[in-house]
Amino acid sequence: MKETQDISRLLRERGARVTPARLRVLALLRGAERGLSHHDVEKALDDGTPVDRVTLYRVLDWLVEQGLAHKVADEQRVFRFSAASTDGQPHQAHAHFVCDDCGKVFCLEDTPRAAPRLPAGFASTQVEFEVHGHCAACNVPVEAHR
Amino acid sequence: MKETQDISRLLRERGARVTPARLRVLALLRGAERGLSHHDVEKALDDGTPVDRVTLYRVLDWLVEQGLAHKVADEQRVFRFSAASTDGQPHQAHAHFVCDDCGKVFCLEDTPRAAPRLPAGFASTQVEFEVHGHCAACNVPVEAHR
DNA sequence: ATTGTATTTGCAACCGTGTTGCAATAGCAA
DNA sequence: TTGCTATTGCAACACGGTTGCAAATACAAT
Repeated sequence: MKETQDISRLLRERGARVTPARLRVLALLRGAERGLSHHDVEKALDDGTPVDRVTLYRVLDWLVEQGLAHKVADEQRVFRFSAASTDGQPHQAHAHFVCDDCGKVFCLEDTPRAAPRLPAGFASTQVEFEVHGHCAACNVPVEAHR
Repeated sequence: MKETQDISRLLRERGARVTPARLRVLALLRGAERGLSHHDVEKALDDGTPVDRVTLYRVLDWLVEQGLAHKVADEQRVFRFSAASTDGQPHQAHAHFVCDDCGKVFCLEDTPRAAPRLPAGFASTQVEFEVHGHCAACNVPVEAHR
C-alpha cells in the first residue's frame, strides 16, 4: 500500500523505528476527517491487534512531538489528535461544531473570521468558535428532542 | 456587611436557600481578580469552616447554572470560575474573553453574530465564542511575544 | 419557639483521562 | 544471527470531577 510506504518514510526520516502502532495510528489520523480522541483511536484500532492504552498515549504524544500530529483540547477537556498537514502550515484557527447528542466534534472550514472588538489594551492570541447543535446523523427531522 | 446582604439577596431572588457555602464562594469569586479553580477556592476557604470538596463542586456549578458565575477551562484543562457581572440579564449567548495570564473572564458585549455555514443536515442550537489572549492589566506593551 | 419538609451538605466510593516505573519485546544495524 | 536500545505492555498511580445516599439545615408554616 502506497500510504504505508509514505508513512514509513516519514517515520524513518526522523530517525525513529517504524512500528505497527505508529504506522496504524498515523494512517488512522490521516484518514480521519475530524480530530480523534485517545478513546476514538483505541476503538478504531480495536479490530486487528489491540494497542495498549499507554502505548497509544505515547505514540500520540510522540507524533505531536515530531510535528506529525496536532493535539487540541476539546470542550470536554479531552485531547483530540489530528494529522498535521505535511505541507507545513500549522493548524489554522477555525470553528468547531459540537453535536450535543453524540458529542462528536467537527471542524467547520469556512468560518467568517470576524473577531469581536476588544476593549482597549486587550490582545487576542486565539479565537475559539464553537457551534452547538445536532449533527446530520443525530438530527432527526420529525422530532428532535434529546 | 453590605456585600453579604447583597449576595444574600441575589441568591434569594433565585428562590434558593442562602447557605454559608454559597455566600462564601460567591463573595470569594467576586473579590477575586482572576478565575479561580476548584482547588483555589478550596484553599481560600480553608481557614474558617472547611467546605467539602463535593459541595464546592456543586455550589460552583450551581452558581454557573444561575448565571452568577462563568466556567471556563484553562490551558491545563482545569475549570476556572469567576463571578458574573450582576447587572441582571440571564447569561445570553455572547462572547467571552479569557485572559491566559490571569485567568479572568470578561464578557464581550458587541459580538458579531455571524454564524458559519453548516454542512447539510446540521442544526445549531447555540453558539459559543471564546477569545483567548491577554487582558489590559496583563498585556505589557514592551514584549508581547507568544 | 417548634415542627415539618424539601433543599443542601458531607461522606465514601467511583469514573475517565492521562502519567510513571520497570521489565519484557522487537526493530534494525552489524 | 546476534546484540543493542528504542519501544511496548503491564500494573499502579495521579488528579479533576461525579454519583448515590443518609444526615443536617434553611426556611415556611404553625
